[in-house]
Amino acid sequence: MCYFDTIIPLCCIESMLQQYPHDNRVLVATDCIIFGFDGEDLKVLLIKRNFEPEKGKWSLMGGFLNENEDLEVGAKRILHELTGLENVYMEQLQAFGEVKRDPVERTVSVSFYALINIHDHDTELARANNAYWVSLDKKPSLIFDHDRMVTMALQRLRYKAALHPIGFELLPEKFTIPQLQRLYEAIYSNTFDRRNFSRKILSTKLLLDTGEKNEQGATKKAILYRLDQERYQRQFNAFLNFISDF
Amino acid sequence: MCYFDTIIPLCCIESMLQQYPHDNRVLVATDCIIFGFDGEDLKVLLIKRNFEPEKGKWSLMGGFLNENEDLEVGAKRILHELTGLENVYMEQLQAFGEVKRDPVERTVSVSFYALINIHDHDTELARANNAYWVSLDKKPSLIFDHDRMVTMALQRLRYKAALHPIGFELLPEKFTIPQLQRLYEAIYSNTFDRRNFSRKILSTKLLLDTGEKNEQGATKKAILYRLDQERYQRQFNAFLNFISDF
DNA sequence: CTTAGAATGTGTCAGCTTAACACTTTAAAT
DNA sequence: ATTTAAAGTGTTAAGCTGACACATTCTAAG
Repeated sequence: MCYFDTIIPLCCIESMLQQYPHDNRVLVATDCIIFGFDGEDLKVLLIKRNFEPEKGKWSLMGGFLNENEDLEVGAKRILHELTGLENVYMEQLQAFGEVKRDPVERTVSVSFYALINIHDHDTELARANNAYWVSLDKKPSLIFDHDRMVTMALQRLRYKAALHPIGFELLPEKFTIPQLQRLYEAIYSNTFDRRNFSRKILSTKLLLDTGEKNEQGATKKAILYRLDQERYQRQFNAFLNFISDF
Repeated sequence: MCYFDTIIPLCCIESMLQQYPHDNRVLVATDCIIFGFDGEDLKVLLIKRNFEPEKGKWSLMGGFLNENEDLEVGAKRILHELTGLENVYMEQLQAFGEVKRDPVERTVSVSFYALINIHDHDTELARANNAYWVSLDKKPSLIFDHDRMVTMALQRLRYKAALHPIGFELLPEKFTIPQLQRLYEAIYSNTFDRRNFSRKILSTKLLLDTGEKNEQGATKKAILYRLDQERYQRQFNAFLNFISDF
């Protein structure tokens, strides 16, 4: 049977052509809000742009989505290009699609935030991309709607970290409770009572005493803990609530 | 000065042409997860498709994004087309962008969930679009990744409603505490103690006694309350925590 | 070598919130 | 009038939170 002998409804032709009749196709990009913690401040990895558009200004790390590339895959590719890291905690924030958000051409950006151990990333790659760790409270203003992305990512991180134990993603494998507290204080821009914090954390049974002690510091050495991975998986959906003081 | 007298760098030409050199442009669509509450169950508004692709199957209401249309605007347009409603509580869920999620052509869908008063919507429009309210626990399977969208929207609603007073968006202007409780029980697929629930809700001071009583029911009439709009705005970020029993 | 200072680990307790449960009130149906 | 079912209000023990005290460990200064 020959197709050309019969009348073919329009929709079938479309289907054969693998195309919808709608013609408003736009670029899709990914921007990554990469969080790190240096023991003092919560930081984001920002790019001092040495390329157009908006050369010379600060922005998030981003890039266009390739053909045959899932959103998550694209975001992880871009994260890998900048940090050399894989298997990182990453979650979609949301899509940003204002018509005029990118002055060059309409681009819908799907933003992801990532939590990494700041000491694990490839400093060569960062240097090559002109990337710098910047404390959230000293953050310069960024191009396009990237400021809003960072603000919303922090808000999302606050929600998430209040209910799920994702803070650990920002720490080295072995860490002390005071370190963990400084992290939470950085995330929530708040201070917590040292004793209550310790009690709350230990009550989750998520920490295992490694038997070792922190070597840094000129005072009493703190106990180094590590995550109980099994419990971590099991209890992921039942953690604490740090929003209370908030 | 004439532009054609000078050598123009490529990037400037691109800028003048308002185009990036990247060429992977894709369709962007919006799908809406529309929640409603009929006093018994939490429901979603679903389309029995009488059009291609996947004609005859169930799906969410969706549509392509137009030129010069913001994501939110597109989503509200689509919601309006189906329900006739404006000024509805709506929030972006996230973007869904798997390469093969739409078999016809690659399409990135940005999903939004909306909370509406089920009795406010235009039933003519719904009928015209072949739309039906379906209880979440009797939901048929949907096309593409729409099942996952509904699942994630419910999850997001649970998070949000635990911390913010958005449940009221699903109720009529005047409502009783038992109605509100049935709503929360539907959202969390859980039961709560009547007396504790009442106390908890009233302690927020978010409800105002209208002086009226519910006319339905063959037993004691419940007090009709309405939202204290001013307090609602003010306290939006400090509500309750219903996750505890969860 | 001793001691001051600073950070860590552990303990206490009052006040509040939560969870579980009992009783009273209201209105329709018999 | 009585029954029945749902709504409103009250009580109490247990647990958690927030505020605070004390003891321990380490370095560095005297």
